Amino acid sequence: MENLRNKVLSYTRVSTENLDWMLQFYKKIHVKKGDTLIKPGQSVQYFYYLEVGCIYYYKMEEGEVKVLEFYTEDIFFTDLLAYVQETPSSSFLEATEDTVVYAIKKTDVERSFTMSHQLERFGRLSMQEAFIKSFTRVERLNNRSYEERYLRLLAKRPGLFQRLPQYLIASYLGITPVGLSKIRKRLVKN
Amino acid sequence: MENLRNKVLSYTRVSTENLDWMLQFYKKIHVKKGDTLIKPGQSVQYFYYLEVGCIYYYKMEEGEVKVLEFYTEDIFFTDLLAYVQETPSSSFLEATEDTVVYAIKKTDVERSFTMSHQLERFGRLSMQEAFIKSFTRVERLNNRSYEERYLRLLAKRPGLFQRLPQYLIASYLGITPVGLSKIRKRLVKN
DNA sequence: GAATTTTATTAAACCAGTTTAATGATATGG
DNA sequence: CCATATCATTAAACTGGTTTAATAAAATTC
Repeated sequence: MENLRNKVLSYTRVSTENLDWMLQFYKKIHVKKGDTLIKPGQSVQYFYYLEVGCIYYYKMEEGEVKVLEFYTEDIFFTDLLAYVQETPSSSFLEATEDTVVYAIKKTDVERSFTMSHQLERFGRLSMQEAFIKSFTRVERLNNRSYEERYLRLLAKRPGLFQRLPQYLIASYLGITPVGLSKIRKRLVKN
Repeated sequence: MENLRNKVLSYTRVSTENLDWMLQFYKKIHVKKGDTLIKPGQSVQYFYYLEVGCIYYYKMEEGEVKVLEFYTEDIFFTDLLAYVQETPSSSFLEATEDTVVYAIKKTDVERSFTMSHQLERFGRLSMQEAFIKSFTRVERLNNRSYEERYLRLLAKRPGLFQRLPQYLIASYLGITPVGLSKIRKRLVKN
């Protein structure tokens, strides 16, 4: 759990006692390639930390996969919308490769936050980080061309292109595989 | 300050004592139509509550206005990216009409959060709300056509169409005024 | 390692937006 | 109330995507 411990401490100072108290609730889970943590209709009871592997967060709409996010090493994630609103999920959280996560029940998260002001602050700051990521993405989606978005992803998360099929990346970028292929062709020509 | 007080309490229980302690820091500001709270290059020291009026959050890029958000009655806002990261703003916060806001310094926000676990929780939950809004927007931007986005905005925030020029709404939707005009024409024909 | 399935590319027709420019309508200020 | 500036619509040419379908390449399975 050392990675998880350090991850929490990267947000704010938390005493060993309080941190250990929260960490005791986490359970290690091995998720095989193709297995899901969440499917549409299920309630989202857990908050996850991804240690190794890759989980993609997607919806099925009119028979098409719509990728919303890829989660990789050293990141907190869940279907945060369904988790906080306590509504049934409308998405999948599925492993694109064999993956190891730590899971904590929402009730135990809330006990931890109530028990410790420091942990509550960690909760605030991790939510703040989630907001910043989402908001910078809104800016890009509204103002950048598909080509710019592709180039940015290539620069910021080059590892994704090694471990994921191109049609999932196309979906994440909001275009078809054909469209992405055309963009790539256009780029090599220049 | 009653509206502001009730807004805070809508997130979580806060004792009168703690809430009053934070509220003392807020200053009322009258922002005239066309005036700005924030311009590019400035640091963002304040967190705002909008009581009446409308503020739009936008960038100038290649001489074009790119609207990111409209803030209206009973909402918390600021240039949250620059505020939390303590980097110079790259955006404007400008009144589209005469507007009344309450402003609190970041240092006073942090004093309040440190002083009271309840206020820290309010901070977490308001950040959570900001995240949810942003994330549902990402979903729409990635998966919905411009026509769908226009219709959704019309349904969810019809008041905006009364108080804002159409070219700002077009910018918010990520299209040109000409494009929006064509969408509207197509819709009335059906 | 051959057969099968999955993934990526290409081509052609198409479509929903853009750009530019002109015109029409609406607000605004002197 | 007129003059001016601002905003919305329309048209025409264009563009960067989509869709469909065929083919090629790569990965998987037996």
